[in-house]
Parts: sequence; C-alpha cells; structure tokens
Amino acid sequence: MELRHLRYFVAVAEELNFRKASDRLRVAQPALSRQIQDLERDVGVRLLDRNTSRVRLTDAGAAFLEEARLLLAQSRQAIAIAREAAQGLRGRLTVGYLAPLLTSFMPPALAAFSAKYPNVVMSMVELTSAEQWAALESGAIHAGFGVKESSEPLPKAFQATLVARSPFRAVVGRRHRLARASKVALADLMREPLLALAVKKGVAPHVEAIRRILSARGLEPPPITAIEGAETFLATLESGIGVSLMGETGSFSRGRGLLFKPLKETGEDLTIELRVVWRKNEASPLVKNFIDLLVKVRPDRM
Amino acid sequence: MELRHLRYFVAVAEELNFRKASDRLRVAQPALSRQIQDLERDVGVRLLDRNTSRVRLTDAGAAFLEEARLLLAQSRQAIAIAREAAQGLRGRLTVGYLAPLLTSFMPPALAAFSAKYPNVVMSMVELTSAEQWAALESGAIHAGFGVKESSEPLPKAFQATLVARSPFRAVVGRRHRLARASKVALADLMREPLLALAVKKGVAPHVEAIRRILSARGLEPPPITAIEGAETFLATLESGIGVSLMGETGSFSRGRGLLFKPLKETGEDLTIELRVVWRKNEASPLVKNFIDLLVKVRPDRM
DNA sequence: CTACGCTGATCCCTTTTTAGTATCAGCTCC
DNA sequence: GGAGCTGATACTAAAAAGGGATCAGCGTAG
Repeated sequence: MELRHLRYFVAVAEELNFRKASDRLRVAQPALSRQIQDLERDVGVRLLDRNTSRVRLTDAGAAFLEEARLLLAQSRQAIAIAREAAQGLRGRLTVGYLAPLLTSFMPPALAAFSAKYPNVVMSMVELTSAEQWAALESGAIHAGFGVKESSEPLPKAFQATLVARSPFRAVVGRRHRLARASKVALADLMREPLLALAVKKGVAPHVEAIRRILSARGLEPPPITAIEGAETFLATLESGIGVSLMGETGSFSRGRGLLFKPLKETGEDLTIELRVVWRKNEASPLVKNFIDLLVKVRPDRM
Repeated sequence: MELRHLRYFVAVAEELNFRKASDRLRVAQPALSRQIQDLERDVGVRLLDRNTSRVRLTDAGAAFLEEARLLLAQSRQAIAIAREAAQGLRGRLTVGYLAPLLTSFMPPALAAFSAKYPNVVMSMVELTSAEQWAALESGAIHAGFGVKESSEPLPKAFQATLVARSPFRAVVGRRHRLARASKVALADLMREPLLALAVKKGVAPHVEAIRRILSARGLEPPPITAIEGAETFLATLESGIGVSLMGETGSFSRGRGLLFKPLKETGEDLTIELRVVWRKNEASPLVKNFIDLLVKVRPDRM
C-alpha cells in the first residue's frame, strides 16, 4: 500500500464515480480501477461496492476512508514539520544552566526565545562550567554558558560569543551589617569572611576572580572559603556568616534573602562577561536561532 | 512522497548506514540511496547528513523520523481497522427505538451487544413503528423494531425476525385500586377507562390490539382513549385515571410508578412478539452481527 | 421492449519508475 | 599508504503505473 492508493481511494469515495475521480486525478479510468483493485487486494477487504451503475462505500470502506483522509493530512503535516525543523522553528533544545551565575539571566532569555519559537521544546540542565564541555561534546546539551573568568580555556572545537555584561556586586545576607548600605567598598569586604563557590575538581574560578579583583586594588585578599554546591553557598551567605562577590546576573538568588549591593569602585575588571558557548561544527538551525536571539537582545547590563 | 520513501527513510535513520538498511529492506544499496534523494527532493530539506564515513540525522530528519514512524504505524492501523469493520467489529450502528414498547428490552440487548463489540458506536433514535420504515429505507437507521400487532404490513424490501416474546400485562398506577391485586382479570379492566398509545397518523396499533384481545373473549370493549405521545400516555396511567394493556417489554416504565400486573387469562394472543426489522439487501456486517446476537440471546420472555 | 448512454472492468501496449550491477571516490584505521 | 569500509553515480533490467480501445452490465427514454 502506498499513499497513491489512498489518494485515489479518497477521490473515488468522494466522487462515488470512477470516471469523475479519474478526471480529478488526471489519470485514465482504467488506471484508477486497477489501483483500487490493488488496494483492496492489499487491505484484503472490499472497500467499494460497485457495479456498472453505482458505486457505494462498504462499511470497511467508510472506516478506511476516515483513516485514509487522516493519513494523507498527516503526510502533508510531516513535510511541513520537517521544513519547520530545518528552519529551526521546531524541535528540542537543551542548554546548560550555570547556576547560580545565571539565575536572573536565563528566565527572561528563555521566555524571549519561547515566545519567538513556540514550537521549540526547551530544557535546561544545571551544570558547572567544566561539566558543560563534556555535555556539549557528547551532544547532551546544544549550548552552554561561560564567563571570561573561567579558569579553563575554551576548547578548540567550541565557539563563544558575548551575550551579557554584568557588574560585580557585593552579596550579603538580609540581616548582615552591610545590608543597609547603598554601596559597598571593596575594603569593607576585607573585614568579613569571604565566601566563594567551588567546583568539584580543579581550580575554583570564583575564588580566582575574587582574589584577582582585590589584588588589583592592592588589597591583601584574606583566606577565601570555597563552598561546594550552589545551594550550600547561597544558604551560607544568607545566614550572614560571610559575604561574597557575584555578577548581577546571579541576582535572582535575592529571592532567597540575599542582597546584591553595588560597589563603590568601578573598572573593567568589575564586570563579568557572560558568553554562550556552542560547538564550532554545530549544524542545528535551532542552535543558530537560539544564539542569534541571545546576541540580538544582548543588553550590556542585566 | 509515498509510504515506501518513509519505510526506507526509517530504516536508514535506525541503522545510520545505507548498506545495512538496504540489507534489512532487501533492496540494493543504490536503489535506497536514490529513494532517499527523491524523498529529500520532495520534502525540500536535507534529512540525513551523510558522507562516505558517517550518516547522521539532521534536525529536520529527526523531526521527520517521528512523523514517519507515526505515519507507518497508522497505515498499518488503517488496514486493521478496515478489516475489523469488514467483520462488523467496528463502526457505527443506529437503531430505531420503539418507545415505550422496548423500555425493558433495549437496555440489556444493547449492553450485551456493546460488551461483545466494544468498538461499535451505538446510537438509538426514538421512532414510532411507521416512522421506522422511512428511516430504514433512507439508511438513517440500520435496524428497527416491530410487533406482530402492527397495523401496517412489513414492506417488501424489509426482513424481520422474532427476538422476544413478552406477555401482555395490565398496567395500573401505583395508587390504583387494582394495584394490590396479584393478578388481574381482563373483565376487571372493563370497569375502568381504557387508555392506549396513539401514533400521529393512521390507525393506532395499540388500540387495535387491546380491542382484539377483549373481543376475542366476548368482552365488549369500552371506548378506548388513545393518547398521543409516550410521555403523556405513561403519565396519565400513573395518575390512576385509567388502565391499559402493555407487553412486559415496556415494564421499565414501572420506574415511573406504574405496575405491570399478570393477567388471569392465558392465550397465544396475550403474547406480544417483538421483531427486529432490517433491509433485505443490507450489506453491513455490523447489522448482521447485531441481529445475530439478538436472535441468539432471544429469551421467550423478557 | 428495444436502443441508447453511461458505468466500471478487461485487454494490450507504452511510459515511467524502481531495482540491480558494476564501479567510483572519499574517509578511517591500521 | 593501502586495505576496507562508506555512499554516490552510470547504466541496464525489471516492475509498475498509465493510456487507448473495447466490452459487458445496468438504467432509462422513447
């Protein structure tokens, strides 16, 4: 059975007349008769009750007609879906989620993407910076995120582009003594236990970033406590035990009772640059659309 | 695009290797390559990213694969459905409902049919005996019901067979003076206003049946009040204003507060014979199954 | 009641499509 | 760098679909 048989059958079922149906299909009547016979042989059931004076659907024919119409409609649908997918208008997109760096960046970015591409199913995977490279490599995620401060250099097979620039903030718990200050000086932080987010193995980029910022201004960095796990890190900050420096893009964490205070100091190195990362040989138009949209709406501050 | 293209595409997508797929499909590899090319030309989109060393699905190909699988499954389904319909295991069946004659006959009959043929969608149309012929003729219903007492003879194009034999009962309201009698003599009814169900036009078979029963026993029938409309008829009986004679198959009406009392008299003419009626040239296996089942479970009394 | 007109089926041939064979060029992996 | 895969191509063979002429069955107009 081929779709041609279904097209022919539907035409005959609608016209209830082989000759008229053959005109509509632009084939000769004997060819049509032959195809219907072949179809009935395939299905194993008489679909049209016909003689030289009238054509009627059998019960089986009536049931088959519904299915045939459905099938033909879905075959057109399948083509349309493939074309949409080829333009990146449809499909599944999985991106790495760099918590807690992106808590205030991702939601609006994903909302904007979903609004423009409603037929794309998005999913996010929470990964550390380092885990993303493996996930990208294996195809588990289509795009990831990184910051310039990241200790490991971008692997050759990947490509990255700036999507957001976000100022560093002093992060303090709601009941911390710095909670009421409108701006915080870096020197103020020196009197506090400094906390940073650690990753499982290798150097902790967060620790390095904080140390670099302080050193650049001649401040002797105190010992920085690296805490593994975003949850624990944020909870510790919230308890008021210490303070930290984070990009504004992490500020959705403020819902947890954290305050992101602007710094008194200014400077290029007090800005965190967020980059989207993808495979250089990425063929998916979906990924291209995703990155294009991120770049297009790139705000210098989020 | 034909189903063959989809079958070939799914095989290649699953094997990700043209040669292996061509083995599975039992065609030569060049034929397979050619069909995939034709498919891609039809869809207008590259579905497989391939070179001499590897084959991968494009985004469009992945989307199309899901649709193709669905389509192939549904094409098999369509054939199965047609075959089931040809055996009368699937479809729609509409039967005329002869109210209030069948209130206690139809529910268990339909339940039995639905249990045996769960994929058949049943519907019932409430029609008078006379209206059924036209509905059967036009194909609005597939089967109707009639009683021997029916005044009009069965049209030539129809066929009928006995499905139930049901004794006449005296029908009285719940608070009627005969309500407590265990049996009622026909003579008892002579002292009551006699009610019968009328039909819109022509003679009323119910009136005739009652008159015949009484006359056969030398009882002079009093004037019989013919009431049009099953609802009104039953409501009038319920109010206790009069009594009537009805077949036991109408006894579901007892839920309305009516009592069906056995008669003291016996006799062949005190039995109502219910027949299912269908078109002589009926081709639908569904209708055949319906009638077969009614005949098979025919109880002599319901 | 026959003759005509229209139907779908059949026969037979042509055209188109699909499949098969042999071969080639490109990429891996020893 | 050659052996052993891969998918693509060119050409031929087979199968399938299509087309024209015609037939037989049914309905109907005269």
